[in-house]
Amino acid sequence: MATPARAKRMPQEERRAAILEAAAQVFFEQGYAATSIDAIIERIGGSKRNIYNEFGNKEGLFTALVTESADTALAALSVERFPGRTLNEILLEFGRRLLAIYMSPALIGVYRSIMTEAQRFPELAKGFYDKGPGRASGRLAEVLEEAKARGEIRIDDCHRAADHLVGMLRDNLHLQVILGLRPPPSRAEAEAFVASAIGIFLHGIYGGNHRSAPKERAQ
Amino acid sequence: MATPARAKRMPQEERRAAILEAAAQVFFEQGYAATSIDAIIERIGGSKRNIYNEFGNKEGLFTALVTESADTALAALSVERFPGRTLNEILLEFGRRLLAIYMSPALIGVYRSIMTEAQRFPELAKGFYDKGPGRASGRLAEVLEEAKARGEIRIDDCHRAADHLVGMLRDNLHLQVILGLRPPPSRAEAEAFVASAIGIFLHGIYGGNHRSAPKERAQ
DNA sequence: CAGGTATGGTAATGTACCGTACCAGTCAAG
DNA sequence: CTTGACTGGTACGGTACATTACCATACCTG
Repeated sequence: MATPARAKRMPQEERRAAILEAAAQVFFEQGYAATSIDAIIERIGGSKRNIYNEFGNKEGLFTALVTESADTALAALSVERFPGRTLNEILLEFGRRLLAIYMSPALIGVYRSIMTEAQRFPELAKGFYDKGPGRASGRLAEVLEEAKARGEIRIDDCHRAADHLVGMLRDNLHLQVILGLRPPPSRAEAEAFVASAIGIFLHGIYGGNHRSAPKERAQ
Repeated sequence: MATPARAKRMPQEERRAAILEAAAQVFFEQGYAATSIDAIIERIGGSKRNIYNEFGNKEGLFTALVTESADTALAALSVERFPGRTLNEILLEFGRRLLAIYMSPALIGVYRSIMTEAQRFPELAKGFYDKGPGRASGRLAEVLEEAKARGEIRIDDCHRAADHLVGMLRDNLHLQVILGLRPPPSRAEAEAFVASAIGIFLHGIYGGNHRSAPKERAQ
């Protein structure tokens, strides 16, 4: 609660969460350099000492915000298995989850800021990539390897194919949302989008009717 | 005075270019807010008056930099036709060009900064999208429409399919380069990457062997 | 060569902000 | 009630920066 009037004392954990929430709004909206500690404090009241006691300095607050936002949003990716009998169903479920994660406000915000700040916080960028797009691609590659072992699909490099699918799911749609050119897709839009991407990934635009030398050749 | 050689007077056009080049290095490396006019001037000598006379203020310099960088890098997309007899060849050529553009230092820099600054410069973000990914997708959609009219491919929504392909070509590779986690791909790597993406886009990972309800359905 | 204009170098002005210090009020324990 | 740790509010030191002002000098025009 952002009571401008004499904000009550808050327990440690609650205040930390409030700081992070306010920091997310400002950092992810304005960017790291353009964000002032005062602007964050204005949103929750209290003293700057709270921030400096809890996070040390501005960098500490930012890194904590990015890592925790990313960890929270991406937690769903790392743990669960993907149910579904056919590869088509598995990929559809995977796509739905990945798209939902990518379009979540938290991760959109992380994307917005990590791009510019990757130079200033290289380890943060690496951590984000490994836990996010990297892990997604890795998990997907495992699924594809299994299908390949079953002789279900024919691709040379499963990891590269996984990257391709992750890229398809990120797409111009994701870019438009990040740039603020359109709102995140509705559930129906997301479903149609995922179905379309998975359809092409599985069957190609030839739809299995045509044949012509694929020209695939790993470097 | 041991100045950098009392920077000689430069012609209007040359100095403007020098300012933009130096601005690109600093803005695209540090981001808009973290960049100081002094840091730009240090790289080329001269007086800050040059910048303020030519671009008005910091915002003017930044918008000029982004629009001109984007226009230059993206010019190749809008003019030329794509030679090639088969759809496969056309898409391969398209993919090579698009990847080369996306990986060019100028556009990598634009990506890095536009993400964070889209909130501050909405019209800049819109212009960038329309002239870049939007136009690429639009051009590609035309190609697909033609192929569809010839009965060569079977897809419902060519524009969405075009977005998917553009997304595949952007991919985790592009993200890694933006985040500074790896250098841009070599020519051979790029060629293999494009061939792989186009192969999947055309034939899918089933390779034309399997059939199962595509489930494609425009929203 | 004279006069004007634009430029290089630097200083000045006003503002914003990080990080810290201080003080008065608040909570919790004894 | 008293004590002490913590916190809200605010002010401060030091710095950096955007933008403007100033002056001496280089170039250009006549």
